[in-house]
Amino acid sequence: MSTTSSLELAVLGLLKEGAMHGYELSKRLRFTLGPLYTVSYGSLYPCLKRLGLAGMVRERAAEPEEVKPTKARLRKAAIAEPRSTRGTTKRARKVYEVTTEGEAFFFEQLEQGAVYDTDRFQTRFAFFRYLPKEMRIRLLEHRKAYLEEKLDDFNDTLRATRERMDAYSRSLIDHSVETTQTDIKWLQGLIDEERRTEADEAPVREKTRSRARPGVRGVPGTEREPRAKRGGKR
Amino acid sequence: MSTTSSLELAVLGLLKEGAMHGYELSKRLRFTLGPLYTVSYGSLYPCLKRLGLAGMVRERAAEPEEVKPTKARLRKAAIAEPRSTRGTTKRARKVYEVTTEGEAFFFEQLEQGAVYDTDRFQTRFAFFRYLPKEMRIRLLEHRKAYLEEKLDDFNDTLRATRERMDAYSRSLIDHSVETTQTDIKWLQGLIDEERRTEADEAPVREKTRSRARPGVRGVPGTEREPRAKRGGKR
DNA sequence: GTTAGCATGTAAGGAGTTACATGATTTT
DNA sequence: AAAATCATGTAACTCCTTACATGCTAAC
Repeated sequence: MSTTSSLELAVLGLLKEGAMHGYELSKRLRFTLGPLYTVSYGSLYPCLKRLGLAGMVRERAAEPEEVKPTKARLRKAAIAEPRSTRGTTKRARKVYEVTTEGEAFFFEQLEQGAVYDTDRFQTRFAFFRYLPKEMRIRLLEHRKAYLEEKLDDFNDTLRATRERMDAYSRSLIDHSVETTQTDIKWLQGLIDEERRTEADEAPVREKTRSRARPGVRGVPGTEREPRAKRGGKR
Repeated sequence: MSTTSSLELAVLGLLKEGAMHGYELSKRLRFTLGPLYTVSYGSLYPCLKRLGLAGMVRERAAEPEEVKPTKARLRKAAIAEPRSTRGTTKRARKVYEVTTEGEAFFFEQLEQGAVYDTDRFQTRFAFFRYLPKEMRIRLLEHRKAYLEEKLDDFNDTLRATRERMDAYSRSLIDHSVETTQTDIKWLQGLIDEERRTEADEAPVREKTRSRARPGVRGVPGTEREPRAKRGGKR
């Protein structure tokens, strides 16, 4: 397993937060990677299978308590009906969890900045909290430089051919240029924010420090920050 | 040949403007469909082959005058060196031109509004001048409605899960929302512009008032479109 | 005389999609 | 009892990519 698709990376990243089954995963994916992203099951299940074969995830039968506690299930539980016929169903729920190898692989892949591909960049970005600040800044700068280069290329051509272009084509390209500029501004804002909080953490004279670092939500113990080489290079 | 990829449509559309060879086509594609879109030759040549087999394009050997007039070629021509050994080269330049069937197919496909897929929509948009105004407006409105729906969906979820979300994930989604809003504004601007020029072109004076036939032509309203692909690279 | 750009292709494969097929559970 | 939603998968296909292979033409 030498390359990772965005989907594989995202699956590993989400599974790291806790075991879950495919259906749940597909819903979570929609809300981690952005509004217009959906995965079909015809894509997700084969992906889980692949990751399983590669030893990145482990699958097991869902324990009763891992079944989503809907209202009706809670009601049943209150009646204390014993779980009896469970386990012999033909098509049992499965939960997937990431293995040690899978986790190592996830970090490894996360660091390989895929800066020339929107999908891959965004997928990595969604898991930025697992990267040290220096790496985050590097990837952001790199992505920004790439977009700026693209923009330049295009403005050159636009200057040369603008007059001869069809109005709709021109509008399309103008809009793309605008979108790219917005992206660049977004990236610059993120870079500034990273540097600003860096300054907070290694203050020269500030008093209000020790702000929570962005995105480092309390994630429980099993997790190590990769290459936690002390963010303050100054 | 029942479906068209964006590439096939774009190739037919460009070839309609005049015969050209593959290499030229690949360059033009970059500047018709937007800054971040490129086609590899491994994609383009098989596409031309497919279109050829389907009778949509015809290929023939390039005439000397269709060879791009570079500076050196012009110099040679000035010296009046006769083209002699031409025509026996192993790998001759080919120029492709669209057939009557290809042109009919192009228009047919252009009208099938692909509103849920950014790629397909933009490709169609680049050739909007070939569609009647009413169709343009309909497609623009349809696309806009789709994006607005997506936006609503997402804002709902955002309200529900915003607090629990990772800061990077949130930033990603906020940015996507912003981008989508920009897209919607762009579309609205285009719609306004279409309507404005409509008023200019068709002042209320009499003429043929028989324009009361809604949806008589092949109405694309019932289209069942495939899932939107993730927008990488373009 | 070699590098850079023009020009045409093929083979293998990646990363998804749609359509289908099945079944369990919950809500109405 | 029916409908909705949860849940898991497979088969066939699409559309594109990378890497390779070839050769011509212009420019330095």
